Amino acid sequence: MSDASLDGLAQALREAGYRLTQSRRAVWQVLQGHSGYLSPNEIHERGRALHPSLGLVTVYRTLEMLDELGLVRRVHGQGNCHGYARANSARGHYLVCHQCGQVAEFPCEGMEGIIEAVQQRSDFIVEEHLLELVGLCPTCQTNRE
Amino acid sequence: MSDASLDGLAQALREAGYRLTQSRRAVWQVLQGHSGYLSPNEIHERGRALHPSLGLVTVYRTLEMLDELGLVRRVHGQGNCHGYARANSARGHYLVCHQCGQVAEFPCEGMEGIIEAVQQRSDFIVEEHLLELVGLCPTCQTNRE
DNA sequence: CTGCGTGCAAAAGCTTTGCATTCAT
DNA sequence: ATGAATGCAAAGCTTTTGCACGCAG
Repeated sequence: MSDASLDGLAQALREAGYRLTQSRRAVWQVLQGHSGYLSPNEIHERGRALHPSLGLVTVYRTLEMLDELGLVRRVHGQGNCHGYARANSARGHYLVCHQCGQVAEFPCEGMEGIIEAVQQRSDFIVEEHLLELVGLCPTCQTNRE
Repeated sequence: MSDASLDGLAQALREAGYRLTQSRRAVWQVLQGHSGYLSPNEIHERGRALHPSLGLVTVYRTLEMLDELGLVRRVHGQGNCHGYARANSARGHYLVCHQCGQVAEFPCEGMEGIIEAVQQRSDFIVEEHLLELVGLCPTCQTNRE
């Protein structure tokens, strides 16, 4: 099922001159198989199911590398920082459910206009942006009492 | 100079049932006198200039409290998380200079439309949003070679 | 006076570093 | 075969907790 995405990982690593190891494969698969963001610790725990000797240190190093390559994205929850989620097509735009932690990315439309306007007024040069919408996902809307 | 803002602090604390202490005053003034975001550690160091016996623990506790009251805002830098900046009129909209760390808030316009559209398509209920534009402030544009 | 708020010390987490060994190429 | 990558142990930070004392109201 995730064979296609694994191929993608393999290729991206090769192009960047990195090796495809069991550890990196495990970290990758954990994030592929989860639609929310996970802390390094959670990734470690889940990764051990796939590759029992996986060390937490390697998780940190792998996440840093995958982030550099843009294959994974750092997400800032309101309480606990430092979560990671897989990166999709959209960049820097997340919907975060504050109940279950699920993260969805969505394509940005209309951001260009806002950024343009802000640049005009502030004289800042804007290079990147992060838009995080926090709320309740459909499932959690149903399951709450 | 910052007497007006100090009055504001005093009033906000009183209304919430908190006491106005030397420590809280110091943390507050540090953030008032700085247009960027500072880590708890930096706030501690600067605060000691105003109130030498200020402890780091108290800085943490005070920041948490001020954040609850909405008098201060948590900002997520790309590298180091957990910076704090004073809160202005705008909420959740920052311009961050990645060179000098300066943070400016700006009023949001056009966000409502984007949020509306995303809610429609995703069935999420959006309760809060965080928009961070990262770039270069006017000063750093000039001073770079 | 009263008890909220403080500072210290220490504990608890989280993240990084050093190094010998393992494994992908 | 060869050196990049790993895992372990330990160091380094950041953040939280417990407690007796001090200060705001």
